[in-house]
Amino acid sequence: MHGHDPTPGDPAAAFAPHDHAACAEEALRRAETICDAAGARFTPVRRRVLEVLLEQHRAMGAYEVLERLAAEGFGHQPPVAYRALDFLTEHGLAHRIRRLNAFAACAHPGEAHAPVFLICESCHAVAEAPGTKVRAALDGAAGALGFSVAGATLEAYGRCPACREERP
Amino acid sequence: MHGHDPTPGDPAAAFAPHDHAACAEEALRRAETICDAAGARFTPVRRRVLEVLLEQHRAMGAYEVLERLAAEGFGHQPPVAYRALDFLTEHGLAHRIRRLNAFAACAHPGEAHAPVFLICESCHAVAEAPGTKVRAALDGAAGALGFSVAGATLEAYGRCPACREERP
DNA sequence: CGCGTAATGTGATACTATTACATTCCACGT
DNA sequence: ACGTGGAATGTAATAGTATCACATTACGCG
Repeated sequence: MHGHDPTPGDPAAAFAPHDHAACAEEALRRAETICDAAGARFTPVRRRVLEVLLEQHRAMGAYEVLERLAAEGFGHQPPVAYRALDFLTEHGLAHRIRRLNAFAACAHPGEAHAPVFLICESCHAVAEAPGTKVRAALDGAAGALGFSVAGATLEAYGRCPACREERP
Repeated sequence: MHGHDPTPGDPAAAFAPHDHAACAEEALRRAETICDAAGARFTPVRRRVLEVLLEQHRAMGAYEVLERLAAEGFGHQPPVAYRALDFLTEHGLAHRIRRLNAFAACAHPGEAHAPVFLICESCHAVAEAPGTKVRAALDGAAGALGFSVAGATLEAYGRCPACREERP
């Protein structure tokens, strides 16, 4: 294994210790509100997928999510997971982490944000950092070439504070 | 098809018309120098893969590259392509574009650079923009959370100048 | 020339994602 | 209440991406 053992909700607690149960509940409540406002249905599969993602501050592969769903009586085929994950992603409730071919619950659903993702190579935690400045710099660099940015993938990999302390 | 037909080396010429043959030759010459300096062997497969990537300013999937290799008498199995692509990537001669699960020749091999990739959704050209400022902003955002950045994936998708002009 | 390591080739397999189509569910108007 | 239409779910099949394990060949070097 890695440096330390991730208890549920741990993986470096996305870099800051916090009441994880509360953090997850809060996210679920917001999800309801957001879907409501968008006239979208927060169905059992969708909710369950978000709950599963919220259990830990790390990214999960679609098939990992699917296993959980299957074990709980939902469908067993990939589209079941992918559809729910797509829904969550489209509504800003989860993010796709391209570097990992995986998905993570959004840490700040509802709040407009241009997140950059910080992926710890050691404990595999994934955190969202405010990316406004990064995005501005990106728009600048692109604009200089006459390129108009519609969206971006901004992901950093490295070591989170907890893992740096452990083996500096 | 798309807005315009990509002639070899075209895809928006990575956003600026230029003598593509010269651009590719230059890159190959630099590759030799770089491998030499690193004590790495620029073998026939590796060279050929780089040549293929250099033909166009866009990203190619590993299997697309593999087809070319196979047709020319190299091996027919995926590792043949992946190994060469990994080699080129490790030596800074090519880049992996995660959003496309594909690879593109490096536009500025040798020059230390923190590239951000600009991916045109319309003509599929891929250009490298100078990412020093983006990277600085990223380091700042990460540092504020105590995260040390080892590397980053910085990719923007949108529309390149040529495609914007065509259908504004 | 012979040794050891790196590079290549091959087959099998794992992992990620999508297409196509059947069925069920639910909001809505009547 | 009832039927209807679109959304959501379920399933099967398949496409696309990537890696592992192992045999063989090529090459630098003593």
